[in-house]
Amino acid sequence: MDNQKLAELLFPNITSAPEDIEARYPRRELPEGAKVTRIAPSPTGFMHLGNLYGALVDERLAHQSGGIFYLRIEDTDKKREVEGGVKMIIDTFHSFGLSFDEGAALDGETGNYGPYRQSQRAEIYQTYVKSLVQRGLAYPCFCTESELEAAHKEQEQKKENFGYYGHYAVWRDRPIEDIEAELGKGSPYVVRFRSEGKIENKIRHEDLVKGKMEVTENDQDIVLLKSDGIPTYHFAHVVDDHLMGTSIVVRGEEWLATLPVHLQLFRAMGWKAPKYAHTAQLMKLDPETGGKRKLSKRKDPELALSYYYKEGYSVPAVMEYLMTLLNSNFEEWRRANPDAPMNDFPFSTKKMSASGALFDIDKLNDVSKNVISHMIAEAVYESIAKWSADNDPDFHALFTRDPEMTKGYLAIGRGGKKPRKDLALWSDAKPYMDFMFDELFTPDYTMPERVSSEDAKAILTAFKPQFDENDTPDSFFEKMKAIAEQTGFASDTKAYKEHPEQYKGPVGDVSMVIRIAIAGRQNAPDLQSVMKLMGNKKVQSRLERCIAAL
RNA sequence: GGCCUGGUGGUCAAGCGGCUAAGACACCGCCCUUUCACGGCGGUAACACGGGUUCGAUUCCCGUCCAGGUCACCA
Repeated sequence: MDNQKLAELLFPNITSAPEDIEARYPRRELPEGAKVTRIAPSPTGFMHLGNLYGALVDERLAHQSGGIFYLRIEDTDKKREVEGGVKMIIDTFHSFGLSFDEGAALDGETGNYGPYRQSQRAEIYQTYVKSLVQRGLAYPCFCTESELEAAHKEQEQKKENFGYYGHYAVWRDRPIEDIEAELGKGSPYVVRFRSEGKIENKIRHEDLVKGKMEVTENDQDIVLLKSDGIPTYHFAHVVDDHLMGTSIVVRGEEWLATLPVHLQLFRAMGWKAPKYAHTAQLMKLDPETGGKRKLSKRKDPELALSYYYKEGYSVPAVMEYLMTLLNSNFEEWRRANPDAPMNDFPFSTKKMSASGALFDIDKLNDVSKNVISHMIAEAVYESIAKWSADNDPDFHALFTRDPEMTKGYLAIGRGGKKPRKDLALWSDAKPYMDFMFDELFTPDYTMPERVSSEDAKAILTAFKPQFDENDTPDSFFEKMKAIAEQTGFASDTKAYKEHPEQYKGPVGDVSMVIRIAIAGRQNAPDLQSVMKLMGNKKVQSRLERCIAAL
């Protein structure tokens, strides 16, 4: 009928045709099997764990196959956009070690499939919508918010499905005169898709994560173009991922419900739909109810990516943890390949859970301890220095005052087959080594039960002149045994266990007294190593201080 | 309410017609050990429920229940 006329009426300024646009987006020349993936966040100023979770899937899929991983900005909702949002997105992914091959960048963008900001693609979307109008597959709708609300209420009352369909689609078949009249008045309008779908029909779909499934056809005349001429997510997704050659769309399972709309749109446009991987929602255990629930922005600080840096989690720890959530066989692989880079792991969507992923901070901490235990002291030093500079300036000053000493301390028990695992967070460094700094040294001179003050004093006084920076842990312990003999303790722990009544205690009590004097507490890494780092002068003064306090 | 997805120990999870139903975290115990950390050994603990199909169901089908998602001019 007058589709042609209607199209001109709605889009007088659009002179390009779909073919012109297609010509600007040639097919990608990529090796066989290479995947093209993308992340498409909105610049709302809030980056959450789910963003990173999905991005890791995208990145692995692309780079593991020699494909392309790009960044597109979904800035179609001006109300939610914040200033600096794009920079924040780019900075955040960069800080987690994820790099884009093309897409939006700090200054403009890179790649031949742009623009990569949806707000700059209005003409493209409108060209396609215009052609849809010409084909009778789209039409303007002048319904006001309150009219739509009224329809919703009516549907609620009659227990009908919600939405714009059937006789509720009041502008679907209006005569062109009505449309011209509204246009003449300057009434705002949206452009809707004319759906031919029926809810009785099912569509088969094979999802990369969920596997085979059946969904119901969409019968809603969904909005293609909002009244400001900017497309909705649904339409932008279809147009962009077609033009930009995305081969796999990774997104949260909350999108599953609108999948029929997307499939329908791809078909109407005559395009091949990409493959989809709908990832399970990130959940957590609610400490109040004990049940599972979605991570919430308001209640759960750990949802925000900024949380991890502030708390002192290392980047590789967070990434490794996400990978353990993502692929059930990752942990097994990691145990077999403790030192291999994470990216050597053969990631597969087949191993992704369809049932959900529960965020477990204990598990994260465990992964983190393992990751840090495999790092060399130098790297740990650098990381803590950087973190503390931003988050704990006072500690940073002490930590970096004598780098050799600090690194020496971090090196204790590091590097062997059974490395110490004391640190899960960079912020653990302070309680782990605070006693090394006089400024933070707040000793608790409570002695073990078996050791009296007199004994403690005798042990310390005996040890004081014998201390030698150059002792080894073994030769130091020989001295402990000798002192044990002198003071009535057993130099041999087995002997003590056999005849506890003959001794005041085992040799361990003797070295514990020294440890308490030096570290001001009952646990610390290897004592002789610690004392060697402190140096004779400091050791002597600590011994004196403790003797005086007893 | 409609539509969709999921339901294996406290948690993450292998297994997908026949097994004493892996493994990891957490927890408990023991061992190692001059403390701690590490490491070693062991332990508690699970197939949501009810019907089918089958010689046999955790695995397949149906129903129930439970959980989550979604039904915007937000993504």
